[in-house]
Amino acid sequence: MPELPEVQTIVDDLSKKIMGRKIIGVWFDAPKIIKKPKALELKNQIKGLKIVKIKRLGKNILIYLTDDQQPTTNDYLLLIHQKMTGHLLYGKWQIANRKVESLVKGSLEEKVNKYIHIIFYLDNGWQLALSDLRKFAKIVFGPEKEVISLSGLEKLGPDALDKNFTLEKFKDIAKAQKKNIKEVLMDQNLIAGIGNIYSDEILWFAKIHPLRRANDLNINELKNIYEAIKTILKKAVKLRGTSISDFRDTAGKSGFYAEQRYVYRKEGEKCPRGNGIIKRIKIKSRSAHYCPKCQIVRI
DNA sequence: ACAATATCCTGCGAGC
DNA sequence: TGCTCGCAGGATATTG
Repeated sequence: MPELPEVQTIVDDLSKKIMGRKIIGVWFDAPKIIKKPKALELKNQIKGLKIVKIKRLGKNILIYLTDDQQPTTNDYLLLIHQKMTGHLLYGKWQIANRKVESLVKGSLEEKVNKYIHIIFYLDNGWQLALSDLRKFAKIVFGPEKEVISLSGLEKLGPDALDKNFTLEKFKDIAKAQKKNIKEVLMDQNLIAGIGNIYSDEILWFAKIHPLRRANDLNINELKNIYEAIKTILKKAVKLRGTSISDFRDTAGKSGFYAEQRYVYRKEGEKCPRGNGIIKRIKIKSRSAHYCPKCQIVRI
């Protein structure tokens, strides 16, 4: 499940690989992934547009496009959210007997090919593909403002690695929430970019129990969490993300954070600080991992 | 107003 | 061994 570091890895890759390229065609076999407009309309409307900017907002990938022929029109925006199992891949494929076959030997695991559902054909002969086992991924395309309002981007909280997300801002957010800190960290409309993996890692690093109520945390604890957010996320970006589930970069390669992770999916293993045994509990129907010795509940 | 629950989808692990 | 069944999981919609 791609979170901020994984999405950042994709955006960095794409910036190097597809910036300035024109989209010359689209293939798809799972129209439901395209939420707006209809898949066929997107196919017609996006053809000929040039990629001019690529950025990340929370877990969303934003690809800005312009029409060289009509420079007066507003910018277009292609929003991609990978959700659980979405992969954005840069490569070359062909469709044969309704199957997607890779044309670049050894570049990708064969098994990824059968989950490719959308391909954007670029003017340099390469392709940008979206593969998604569970088909939860989301694509929205249109004039920039339309896409922003349609996809609820303006409702997002501050991006976890944005400079505007200050300690003061984090304190304000936490103090206004009576739900537990794990849920607060994962709520995209409060803070954007953190999901299940990194919320566990952050709270372990800050020595805070995931079930602590956000508005019960004292200034010092909030400061520790805030610093853990920045530290952990920056480290994970540097390591190109976590591939413990199935994240891959645009070349199909794994990230390296998983080897250095502290608690996520380590139930029963020894805490890296050497005291407790990592425990797994359910919080809002998803698994939370923590060390009962380092992360004590205090009420 | 807010919180709990259902929804989407498919591979995988548990259980028999 | 081979089959069925139920579950995970991010964000959104729907229900309580």
